[in-house]
Amino acid sequence: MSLSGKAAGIKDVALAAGVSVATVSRVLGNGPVSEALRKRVEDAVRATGYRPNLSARRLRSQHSQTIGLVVSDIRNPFFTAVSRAVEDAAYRAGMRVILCNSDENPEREELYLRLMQEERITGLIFAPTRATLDRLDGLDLDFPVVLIDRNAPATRHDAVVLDNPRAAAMLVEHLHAQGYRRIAGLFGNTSTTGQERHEGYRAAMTARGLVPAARFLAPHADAAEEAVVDWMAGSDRPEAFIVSNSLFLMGVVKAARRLKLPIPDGLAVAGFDNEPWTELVGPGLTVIEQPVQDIGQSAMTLLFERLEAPDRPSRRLVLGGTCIVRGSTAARMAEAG
Amino acid sequence: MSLSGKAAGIKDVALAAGVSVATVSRVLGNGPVSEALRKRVEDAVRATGYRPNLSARRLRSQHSQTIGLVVSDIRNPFFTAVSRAVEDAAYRAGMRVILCNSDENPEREELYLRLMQEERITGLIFAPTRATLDRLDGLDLDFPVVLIDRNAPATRHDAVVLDNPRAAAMLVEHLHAQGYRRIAGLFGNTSTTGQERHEGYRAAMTARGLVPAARFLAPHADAAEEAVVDWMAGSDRPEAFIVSNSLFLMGVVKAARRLKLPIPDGLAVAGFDNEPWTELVGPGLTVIEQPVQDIGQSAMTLLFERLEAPDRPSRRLVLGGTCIVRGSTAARMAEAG
DNA sequence: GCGATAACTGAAAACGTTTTCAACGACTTT
DNA sequence: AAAGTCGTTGAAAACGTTTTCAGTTATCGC
Repeated sequence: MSLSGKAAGIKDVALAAGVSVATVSRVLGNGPVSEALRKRVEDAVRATGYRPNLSARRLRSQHSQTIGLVVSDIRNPFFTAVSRAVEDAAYRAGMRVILCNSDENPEREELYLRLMQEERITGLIFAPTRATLDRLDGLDLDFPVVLIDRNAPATRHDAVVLDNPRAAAMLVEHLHAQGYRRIAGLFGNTSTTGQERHEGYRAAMTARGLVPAARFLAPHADAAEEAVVDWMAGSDRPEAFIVSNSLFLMGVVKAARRLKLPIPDGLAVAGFDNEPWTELVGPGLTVIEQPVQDIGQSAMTLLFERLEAPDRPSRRLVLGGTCIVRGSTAARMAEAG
Repeated sequence: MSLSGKAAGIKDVALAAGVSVATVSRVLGNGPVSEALRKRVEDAVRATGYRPNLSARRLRSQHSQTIGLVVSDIRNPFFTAVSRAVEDAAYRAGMRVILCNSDENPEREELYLRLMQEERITGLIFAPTRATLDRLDGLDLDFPVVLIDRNAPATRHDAVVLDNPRAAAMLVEHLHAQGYRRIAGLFGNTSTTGQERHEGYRAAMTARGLVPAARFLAPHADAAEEAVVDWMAGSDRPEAFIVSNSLFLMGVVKAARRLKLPIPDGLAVAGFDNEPWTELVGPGLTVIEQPVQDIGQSAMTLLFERLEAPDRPSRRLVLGGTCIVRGSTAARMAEAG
């Protein structure tokens, strides 16, 4: 197309169309332009192969058209799915996404928050660690924040989260109905999510006259595997485990295999996140399915609404999970003795 | 910190430090500044809570410090892992990443390529569809491109790919050694990856006097499941399947379950991508592990080297895969008859 | 027909930086 | 002591757009 050495700028287009740069800009941003000129300009744009410079546009217009997304690790399938939903919604709205992985590290979160300021992002979607969550209300950021997955009971920011206590309770309920009584729990120790799920678990257990027994672990499959092996070596062997995320789910399955305990007869298990493979391992794993798509989309919606009405009181969107029942929690066999 | 209504600009810092904006800029970009002034400026930066405006910086300096990453779908675990590696390397080098999901759709690829131009990205890491790959050499983009996962035999762009033919051959070899003879193949029909793996499969089969039997499918688990069910209903039932990606792996496992064929005795299977769950389903699935971390990092390295030496001839980095042997390809039992 | 209004257009300012350029003072060299 | 040289500094230009502001022309109401 262009034979000139340098890429065409808006000036070149203006020259080619015989109009002012202002008119070209108006055509591009659909301002008021006569049909005749609009046509001429559009032709000139094609002829020159002009591509607007987004940095310049952003600088002048003071609209970055960019939203930030900070999660702990994109490789966590939950965040993978949410990210995808967020990005789709963003691109659909003509915005770009800057994705950052914090690795559950508050220092990196701080670093990235600073980056977001420098990018002058329009808004942030954020799954913070507990440490940062505590500081968050104090920080004065010049963009709205929507929390996802994790949130504080009272924060000035909008949030969209799963109904974690309810979801954990559903698992307890289900296991109880299936005849399980000694139900142990493994929960993540870095996020509020783990806490909330534990709380739901604890409440549901005691409500049924069962005694809760929980451990809090770093979010790794290995940690869960070791915990289970260790636990099953003791005298208070649980009949079933409720676990807080899919990494722990893997850990439990590995432990069961190592201990040669069949699922569910030797050890029942239920957890969170309906990933495709949970259907395939063993007799299928019972899980709570999170509405990941919905979470991502809703986060964007909340963000846009907040941008339109900055002073409206903060909102908390609590979405329900679905309990997908599979073989890993099949009815408990009568026990001898 | 700042009590003023507006965020501090470089002017405010200059004013607070009693120096010119040029000096502030030099302190930030570590140009030549006396120690005394440098100190004054740094204090002023802290005092004002100054955050540079990256859009302005990019516009003036003509360095976007941004690299583009276009993959088919971030939810494909292979791309998830590669993305993470790319982003880590990028942030380490002080660059940002713009991630786009093409969904194997050439139109979206074109859209995103245009976007990349407008962002004036420094370079692109790209896993294109076959259609776009064909056009790619013709396009004149004003940034270097590093292809990942897929590539054309002869392209002017750098690339880092798995040794796909070899990897597929390894699977054939392994299955053959385990006593399997009727080995069918399922390959993706949208990428060159599928083609290359098929080629390796075909060659390895014929080299052993076996007859290859392959089908090409859209990259969905369902497609694979149907294909297997259909295939096993016919007269030429394979003893084993080699599949081109992890989605197909799921499809095969589901089909086996549906047909009540035990793995591996009723149906052996081996595939690509050593995802955590492949260890857990059935007797464990034999897979080729791709060096995902290495692929992402190498892509960035190739990109940087290209930026330093734009005229060096293009390079193709071919990485080897590792065959992880698991129960899904255990030695074939002697067959009656 | 004539002033008021509306619709369009262009010149120039603005966005917040980096970079160029010239100037300055303090040394060193001759 | 004059002439370079070096390291530091500030004024102003530049980056490529959008936006303001002030026209200009055409249209309308009377």
